[in-house]
Amino acid sequence: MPRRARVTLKDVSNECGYAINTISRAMRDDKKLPAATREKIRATARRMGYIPNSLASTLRSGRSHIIAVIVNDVHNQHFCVMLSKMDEALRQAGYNIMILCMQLDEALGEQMIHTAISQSVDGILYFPYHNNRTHIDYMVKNRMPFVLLDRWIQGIVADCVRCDDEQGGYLAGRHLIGLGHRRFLFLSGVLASSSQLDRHRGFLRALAEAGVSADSVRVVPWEAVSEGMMNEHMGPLLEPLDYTAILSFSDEIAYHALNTLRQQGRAVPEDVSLISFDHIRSGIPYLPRLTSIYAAEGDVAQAGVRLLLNRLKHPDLPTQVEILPVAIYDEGTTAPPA
Amino acid sequence: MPRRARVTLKDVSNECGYAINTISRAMRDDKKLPAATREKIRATARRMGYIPNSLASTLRSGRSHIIAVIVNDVHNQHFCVMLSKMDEALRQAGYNIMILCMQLDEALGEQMIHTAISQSVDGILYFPYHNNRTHIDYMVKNRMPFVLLDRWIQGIVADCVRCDDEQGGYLAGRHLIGLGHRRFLFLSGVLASSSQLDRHRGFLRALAEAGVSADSVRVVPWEAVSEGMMNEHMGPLLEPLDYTAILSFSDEIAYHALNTLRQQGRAVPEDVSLISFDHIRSGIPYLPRLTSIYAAEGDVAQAGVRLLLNRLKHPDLPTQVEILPVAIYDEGTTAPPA
DNA sequence: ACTGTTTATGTTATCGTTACCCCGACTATT
DNA sequence: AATAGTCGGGGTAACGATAACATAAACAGT
Repeated sequence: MPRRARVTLKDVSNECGYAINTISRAMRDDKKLPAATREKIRATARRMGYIPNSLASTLRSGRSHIIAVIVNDVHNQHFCVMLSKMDEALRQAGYNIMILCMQLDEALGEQMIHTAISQSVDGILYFPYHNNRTHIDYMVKNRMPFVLLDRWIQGIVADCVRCDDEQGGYLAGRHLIGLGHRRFLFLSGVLASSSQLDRHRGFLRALAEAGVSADSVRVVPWEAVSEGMMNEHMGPLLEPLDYTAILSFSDEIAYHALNTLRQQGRAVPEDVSLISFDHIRSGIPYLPRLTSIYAAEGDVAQAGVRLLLNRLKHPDLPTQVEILPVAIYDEGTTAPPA
Repeated sequence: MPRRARVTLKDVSNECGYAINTISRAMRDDKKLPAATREKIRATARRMGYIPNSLASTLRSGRSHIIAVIVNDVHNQHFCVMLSKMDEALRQAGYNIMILCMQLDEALGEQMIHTAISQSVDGILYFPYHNNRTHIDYMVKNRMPFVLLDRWIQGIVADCVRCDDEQGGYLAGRHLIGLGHRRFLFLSGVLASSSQLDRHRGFLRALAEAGVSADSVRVVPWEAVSEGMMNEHMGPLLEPLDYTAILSFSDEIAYHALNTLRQQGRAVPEDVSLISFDHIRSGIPYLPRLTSIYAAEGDVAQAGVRLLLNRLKHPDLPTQVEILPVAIYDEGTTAPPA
């Protein structure tokens, strides 16, 4: 058991007689070195248990081959799926992924960007949670390539991949209208986020097309929804019973509502229809599937990686924005009103 | 908008007239510098938007203040809870966390350790998934401090935190025996993992105490369980009906079983009792709670961090092993046999 | 006035790697 | 035979920070 510290290029150099420089090139598989020399050096390095020091490499070359993903909630199925896909896509392109989680705390968001820059990551995949320009400005100021995911930020022109939330809201609206519903309850998501606003707007567009006024939608604000979910106590939110269909911002919210409805003895979809967004598949088959709008997380993740890599290659490209289509998946939680 | 690259100590030095060294010490809040100078320098640095380069710092000082967590499945609720707790505990101690996911792929496991070393992390929190000495040896050979979590590896003497799986199995067994059950079905977890073996052993110990032989337990091997879960097709595994209670290795498996039982028209706990391990709380209230053995993830995570930090401070400490107590939580999925 | 100690800062040498430029020995061309 | 162009590889100086030592000034004590 050797007591020495980590093996370095210098050690390998001493061992096999080539200059450090040459060892380095062999490790990087530089084609200008003859294959025989390369293989000989690599064999020696392997035998000695050499592990390259990424930090030194990054410091010198200016490239870390690491992409940071800044996300606020790893618990969420939606993000887990995306993380997997991103990891896969990035690994294929020769990058490693670094997951930074900001735990719903606004101050920590800037902290995470700070960390990412400090670690010299090559780029950032950013899920904006707060509708906050500061974080974005911080990345711009530090010339850090980044792509916004899932949401856009008002007044910011930046590379962005998201799904067509407005169209999603529209599809949900048209679906319910088509079934004959005329009075709705909308359980809001995070306030002032673009997804929340767009979905709402699209929903109202579908209603307007059918001549149904915006007054027919009772909106439960996010604060109330959030508190209700925390305390498993959504009952009051679902009163009064002046609606026949519920539109929920996300499947997670919808499951809470579903539970409450069950406790109240109201059947879905017989007594009330329920439609939401995400179409998560939890892997737990006990959960009933929900009729909801599918956001194609995998595609969003993949497109995000593609745009970021593209940006890295061509820093002066004009702004890239990609909006992915959505579709409705009917799993039987909606029906014509009683 | 300055076109220049990142601000360095040198830039701050030029700006305010002190030597680079002095700037560095001001940034590290070295008390040997007069408070006035420190504050002046820090103000300038702040104004210039200076962000320290962790890589350079780590390269020179040999300390990264980063702990890697190597885990195989971020989707899993069990790990998500632990990750949160670890992040919190480490952040408090001045460390950052780096999450490395090995995606159930054995080869990638060594790759992840490689990456961690290459990034000069200060230590590793390792969830051994495969019963594989190689990975451990790799860390030892590279003198990387680490703590094993959740499981121990046969023949390895190393710092380790886990819950008392044997006792957990015993509690489950005693509970079912106490209700009057005598014939059991055991849905296995990953084969040859210490948790699987210990739980099984503990269960059999409870049976033996009551004079019930090991033959009364029909064991469904992990391969079959896993395949059944993939295809949502566990029906055949639960036949023939020669048992009155099911012991499941994890809640996740238990939910799959629960779903299958529901489809088969068998009621829990009236027709069959169900008990498992983990006691996950998914945050989705629609899911029924399961009677299961609680592993106190938060405590395991916290103890893991504590042991690792301790090891970093005292490299020559004897091996530390911590086994946390378990308890049974009755949520009503067990009852006396019909 | 001399020495010793403290205070406040500057100098130098790395950490491990890669970028850039260089050189000697061949081979190929004029 | 002289010139130019490969091939195979070496030498040196960074990247941005910190450790370890050095120094200049100020002050105290005898």
